[in-house]
Amino acid sequence: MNRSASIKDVANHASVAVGTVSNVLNYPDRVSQRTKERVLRAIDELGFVRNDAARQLRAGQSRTIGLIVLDVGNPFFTSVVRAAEDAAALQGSAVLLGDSGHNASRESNYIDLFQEQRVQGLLISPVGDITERLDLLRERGVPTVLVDRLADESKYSSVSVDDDAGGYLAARHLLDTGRRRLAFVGGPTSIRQVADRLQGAQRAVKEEPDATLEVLDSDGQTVLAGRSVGNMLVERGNLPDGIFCANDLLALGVMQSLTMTHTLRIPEDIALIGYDDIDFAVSAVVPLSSIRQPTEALGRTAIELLAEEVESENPRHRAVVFTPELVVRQSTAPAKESSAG
Amino acid sequence: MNRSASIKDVANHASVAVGTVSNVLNYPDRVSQRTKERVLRAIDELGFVRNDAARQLRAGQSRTIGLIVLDVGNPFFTSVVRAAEDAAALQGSAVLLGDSGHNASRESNYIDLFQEQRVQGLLISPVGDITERLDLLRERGVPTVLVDRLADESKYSSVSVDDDAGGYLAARHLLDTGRRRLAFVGGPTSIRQVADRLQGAQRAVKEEPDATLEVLDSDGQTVLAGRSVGNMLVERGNLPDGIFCANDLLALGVMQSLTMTHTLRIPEDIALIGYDDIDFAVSAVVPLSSIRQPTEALGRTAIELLAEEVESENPRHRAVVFTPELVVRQSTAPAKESSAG
DNA sequence: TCCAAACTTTGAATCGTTTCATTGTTACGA
DNA sequence: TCGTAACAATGAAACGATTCAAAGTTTGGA
Repeated sequence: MNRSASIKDVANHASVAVGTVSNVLNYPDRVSQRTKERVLRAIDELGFVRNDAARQLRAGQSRTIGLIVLDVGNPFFTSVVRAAEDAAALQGSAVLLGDSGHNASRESNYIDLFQEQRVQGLLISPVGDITERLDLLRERGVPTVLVDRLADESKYSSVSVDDDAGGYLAARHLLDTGRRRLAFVGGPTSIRQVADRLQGAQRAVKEEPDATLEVLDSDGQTVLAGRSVGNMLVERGNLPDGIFCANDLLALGVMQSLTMTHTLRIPEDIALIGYDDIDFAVSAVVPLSSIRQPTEALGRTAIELLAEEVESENPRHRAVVFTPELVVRQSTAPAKESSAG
Repeated sequence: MNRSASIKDVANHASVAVGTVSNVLNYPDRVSQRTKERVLRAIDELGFVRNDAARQLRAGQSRTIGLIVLDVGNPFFTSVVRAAEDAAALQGSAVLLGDSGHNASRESNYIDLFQEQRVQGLLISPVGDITERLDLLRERGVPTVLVDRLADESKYSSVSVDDDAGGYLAARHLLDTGRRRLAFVGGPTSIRQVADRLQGAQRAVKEEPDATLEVLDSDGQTVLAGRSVGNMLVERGNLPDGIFCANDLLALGVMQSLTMTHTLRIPEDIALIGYDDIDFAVSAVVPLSSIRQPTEALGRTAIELLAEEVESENPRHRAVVFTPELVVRQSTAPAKESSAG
């Protein structure tokens, strides 16, 4: 009930030296079969569990990686976290997870905590610009990899997703399925992700001389915001024949307002595509086409890049940019036999 | 770049004894103003950060609490986690989060890890029945509080939500708004939560002599499962006038199939209520009434119960059961003027 | 000026592991 | 039987923070 057994207790109980117990745990080959068995029995009988603090203290480093995300509730990050945990487990490390909730002071607290824990390194999806803080961290021997943010390769490694490419993919798909009067629905373009997706879409539209792209500003990135944009469109008339929304929530909102008219059909009259491929996309009234971000690859690669930084004294930083993937569902099925599938 | 500064380095740099540096950090009142300033300057200049491993080793315990949930992606748990983190922060502890993903071996790995870390205690939403494991843990000085599971109070403390009461609330609300031919849609009743919610609903229905409750089995707890139950109902005819779904996803699926008929109206023809009050409930085509679980209270109370266990040598365990809360939205607005609001 | 009390500072001992130079043991060929 | 190589086991030292008894310093009253 009180103090748990130490390696010394095990050594006494098995009548061997402490070094031997340590060897059984860390280098079983160095120990004779007979001794090993005796020690293992003692471990079992005493319920001995390694004290990680002592181990770390001696080793000077932990087997732990800090990961700070903006919002664990966001499926994007949830998936990244899971992949990172699995990848870390493969190399014998554990992930300490921190949720900053877009809050700079929570973020800072987690950095402090992780630094006290002497994590091997840090993966972070930063709230704002914290390069000075990260520079300091690196000086103190805590390498960092940026997640979901493109970093200056001369200073940091990073993993991110090419939102411009994603926007291009989405718009190109609408064009390929025969749509020409496109609309982009997205929150404030001050958000980089939104701006990049729009830019990619514009690039695609420019490739078709007869295609147009209308930009509709939404008030946020929610279902409700999407619905009000949709309602506005329905009232206004002069509808586009293809709509690309900056995320799936917006798209689901637009879908609600369009289907509520009971006259507009998706995808026959209007095609609709979102972004993120959230769980709900597949189970929408009309299953929603979307752009899927390679979250597993992000998490895995972040861990790998960090491992490179940890291992080499003077690592070359790498900014790995992933290309997202088009997921076609019913909401963008071709409108007419004449166009491509 | 290499080894970070230790308390000894700080002591040398400030020309004081290590004990003094420690006092500056832990008992500032014991140190004279002059010395304190000198030490703090040295700390700053060297970029000293406490080594938590050494601290823990000496203290014999960490300032850390382990929390293992079944699925961090699930909004229910996400919210519990956040509340637990905040409550832990208030008492100066940090939460180590583990996601078992309903997987017993991942769960076991996390327990091992947390035990090596010498966490103060463990909050766990267990995959199966792991009371033997938990008994062992307690023997080794790691108290445990069960989360989202009712525990035998003689053995463990626990925090959970009364699903029977939630089911009662939902059905009672349908009855109060004038519905009499009710249906319950829920996955396999082998799931305790589902069974309890159904039981509560039945209890409410028994209170009204002229009310009936039909039980419709769903194939899982997803939007698609809800949709197929809904479709079945529409084809079959003889519709209920109030439907209670075991969770919001099912309810959204049912809503989809009903609204697709373009003839059935919610709530006029059929009222619909779900369970969990997920983010999507409010932004459904018809905003969905639901039962909200007090997740913040769960997380906070779990931490508090754990603190009790940690502090007292022989604590009295407590099983705290919370009552969920009815959230009324448009999907259950009263059908006729004659009935109550 | 002296003394006692109050306040500061000191530094060795401790926590539980891992490391590694040293010592002890065994096996085997000469 | 002896010498040596290979193999096992030993246990002191180290990691970095905290604790606490002891030593040192200051203060103020007599």
